[in-house]
Amino acid sequence: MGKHGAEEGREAGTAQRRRLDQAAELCAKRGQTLTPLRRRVFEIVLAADRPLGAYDVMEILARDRGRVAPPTVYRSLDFLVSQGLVHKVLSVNGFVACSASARPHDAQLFICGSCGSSVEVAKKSHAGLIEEEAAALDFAIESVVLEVHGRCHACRLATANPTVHP
Amino acid sequence: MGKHGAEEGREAGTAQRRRLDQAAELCAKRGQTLTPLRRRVFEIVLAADRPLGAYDVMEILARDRGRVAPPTVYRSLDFLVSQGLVHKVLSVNGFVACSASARPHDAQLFICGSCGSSVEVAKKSHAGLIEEEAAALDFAIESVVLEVHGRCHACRLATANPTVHP
DNA sequence: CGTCATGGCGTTACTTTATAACATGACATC
DNA sequence: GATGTCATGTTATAAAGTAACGCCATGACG
Ligand SMILES: [Zn+2]
Ligand SMILES: [Zn+2]
Ligand SMILES: [Zn+2]
Ligand SMILES: [Zn+2]
Repeated sequence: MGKHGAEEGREAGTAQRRRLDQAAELCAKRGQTLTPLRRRVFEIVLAADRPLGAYDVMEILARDRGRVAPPTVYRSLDFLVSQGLVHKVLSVNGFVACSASARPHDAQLFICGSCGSSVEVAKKSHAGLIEEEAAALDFAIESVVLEVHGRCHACRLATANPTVHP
Repeated sequence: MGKHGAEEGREAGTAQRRRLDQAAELCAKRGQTLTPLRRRVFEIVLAADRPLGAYDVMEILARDRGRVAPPTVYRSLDFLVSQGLVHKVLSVNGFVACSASARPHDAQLFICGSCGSSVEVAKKSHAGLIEEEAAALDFAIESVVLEVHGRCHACRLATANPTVHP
């Protein structure tokens, strides 16, 4: 993925530290462990303001721990996804922290093609409609990928202002 | 992608030939050309009973034309997608023929994890809901990815039969 | 205590998917 | 016949993801 802006903060704020602790607790409740590596990967994803590619995470990890191989980071990311802490964003081959963090669910994401930011909204209404359609097909739903692409509010405002330099 | 079953029929039936001719006409109307290569690629995708990977298409193409390089097939597939004749299926890295073939649109696909088949349904109702949510975020939608995973009718019936390939 | 199963991680090597960059050919237009 | 364009060929490489094996810490069990 692309270069970084202010996205990958080395030190998490208090809010994020609490998120991490909550996550650890959540995993523990399920008999799973948020190991130091997994915790650090989650921290990295949390600190980003947009979906990060697995190789981005690798690169950031490398600053702490030296070279890390792809399987290491993929395993951690997959774990976090399995715990519902992180969502995989297919349309950008990336991973983004779940903004709800309740329990595992399919995310609905609005992804900006300009700045790359993504916003998760609680999926509600159309879930019902999709289920209806599935029922009509006698199709047993296991998961739903719903990713909306376009331009976010901030980027639309920026476009109106021609004062941005290339 | 996986190995093939009865999916990649060398000779198209009459129905498919008509689809191809319609497609050619459609492209022409837009000042675009369905060249022999593009036509053949479309034919291959049409003949498949499930999404094909670009490299699957390459392999099938190779039977006719000898070795074909990735850019060749990706370009043709991208063209077909741009014409709305084919949909890209992100969640399986594949390409499937549009079953409506009207004009370009975002597809809603039901994809079976057992047999790999995919069914396209006309997206209607929830489009409105997504638009509402987008409006609330002041987000300008450009495209929507909606892929539902699960088990299709046929595979659910076959559940007793362990003869379905994993 | 030993030993055995387990889970998490490291490492190597590899596969699959996709694109950049540049060259060629065909055909239109001036 | 030069110039532009579009589609395709070609080479090389990037980007994303996985298989397979082995190590070590932990904890159960005799
Ligand atoms: Zn979420
Ligand atoms: Zn934006
Ligand atoms: Zn369609
Ligand atoms: Zn099926």
